[in-house]
Parts: sequence; structure tokens; C-alpha cells
Amino acid sequence: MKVASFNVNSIRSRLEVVLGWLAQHQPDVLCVQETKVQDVDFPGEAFEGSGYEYVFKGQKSYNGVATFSKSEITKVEFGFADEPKDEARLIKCEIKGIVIVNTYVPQGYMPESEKFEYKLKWFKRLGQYFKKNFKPSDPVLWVGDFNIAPEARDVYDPDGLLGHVCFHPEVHKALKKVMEWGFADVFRMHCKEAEQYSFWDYRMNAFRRNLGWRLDHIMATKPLAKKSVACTIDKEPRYVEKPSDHTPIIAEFDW
DNA sequence: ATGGTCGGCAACCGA
Repeated sequence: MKVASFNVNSIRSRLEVVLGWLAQHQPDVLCVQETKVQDVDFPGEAFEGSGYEYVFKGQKSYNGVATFSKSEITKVEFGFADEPKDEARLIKCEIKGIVIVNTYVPQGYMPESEKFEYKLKWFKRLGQYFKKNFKPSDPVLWVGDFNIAPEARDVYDPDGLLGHVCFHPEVHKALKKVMEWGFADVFRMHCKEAEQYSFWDYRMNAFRRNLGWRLDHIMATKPLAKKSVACTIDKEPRYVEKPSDHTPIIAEFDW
């Protein structure tokens, strides 16, 4: 079972990239973020005949998530149970007996802003969500764009970037709290190297200079993590005609 | 030098 995550920065402008990537890599599941399209305009017809079914929730201009799967998608829920539900940032479903939570975590803007407070609260709510609905012994995957680089080796300039909303002590604490419930970082189980980035700012020629961040993650509860056999970040979609600022992460499980 | 680019959408906001 192969599971991938990809922040596409508009599914409509990235259609050919996504379709090509699915055809080439044949993941069982692909979770995408930042679809940037309201549901009535979701380009579902483009995926007919691709071999994937899909669920999605979006809004105009911003956010939006979608989950694609080769096999049946069941028990679909959007957003949190309480307000604000943030439906365009969270899709939960079950595929082949695995719970898959696809998230687009709020970016947070600036450390002093209300948006940053909202980001911290979002992690807290997500922690409660896992605690309330599942057990650490269940096969649960938490994947997506977390807008967090967890460690110094996950950013191009750990000293200079410390305090950025995606590399901030409070955010690190918030992530750690959710992880402690029972998640393992599948990518770090298989790769200990630095400079394994999944995001480069469109500005600053960041990709050419490799000024990157590891913001996209695949976290698994321990029983599932034990069955992971590989996890890689695929930089090939950075070389296509219309690259996203993110690139996909893909994990394989003996499941 | 201390900016820069995208995407959506229709002026700027968000990343």
C-alpha cells in the first residue's frame, strides 16, 4: 500500500502534473492540499478513467483538500466536529481498513498575529480529535501540509528562521503534543539526512538555491509505522512545466 | 543591499 501527499497549489492549474504523477507512481492513496476550488468547480471529470475515486472539500480561492484512492473510500468526514469546522482543511476517511486524516494546517502568517494563535489552537483541536475518535493502537495515518518543519535539519537556515511561524518553539511544542499521542514520523524512520525538503518559496529562486523546508509529512500510529518499508520525497514534479512550490512525499506500507 | 513569484480572481490576499 502506497500513500502520498502533495500540496498542489491549485488543482486546476496543476491538473496535468497530478494526473501524470498518479499514472507514473500509481499510489494507492494520494492526499492533496490547497486545491483552491469550490466544490461545484472541482475538476472531477478529469479523473474519470484514471482508476481513482476521490472525495474533496473546498472553498473559493483558498485552502481545499482532496483524497484520491484506487480502492473504496468509506466513512468520510470533513473538518472538526465543533466550530470552526474548517472543512476545507481536513478530510478523514477509511481506505483498506486504515484511517486517513488529510490536513492542510493553517500557515499562521506572523508569530504576533491572531492567525498564529489560530494555528496553535488548530493543533490542540487536532490532538483532541485523535484522542476522542481513535486509539494509538488503531491503524491511523495523519498526512498533509502541516506548515511545520519539525527539526533544525528540516530547514535551510535553522538559526535565521527560528521564530518563523513554520519553525517556532510554540509550534514545535504543539506538534510534539499531537505526536506523543501515538504517531511516528514515517519519513524520518527511513531517512536521517538533512536537506530533505518538500517546499521552496516561489520567491528568492529558492528551489535553484535549495532554500527549502520539510513541511509535508506522513505520520503513522506505531502498529502501522512498523509496517512501513520506504518513504521518499519525490523532487521530479519540481522539474515539470508548471511546478508547485511543494513536491510530493510518498510512503509504502506492507499492508 | 533587505527584493524577488505564484494562483485566484478581478484589487489585493495568501503562501
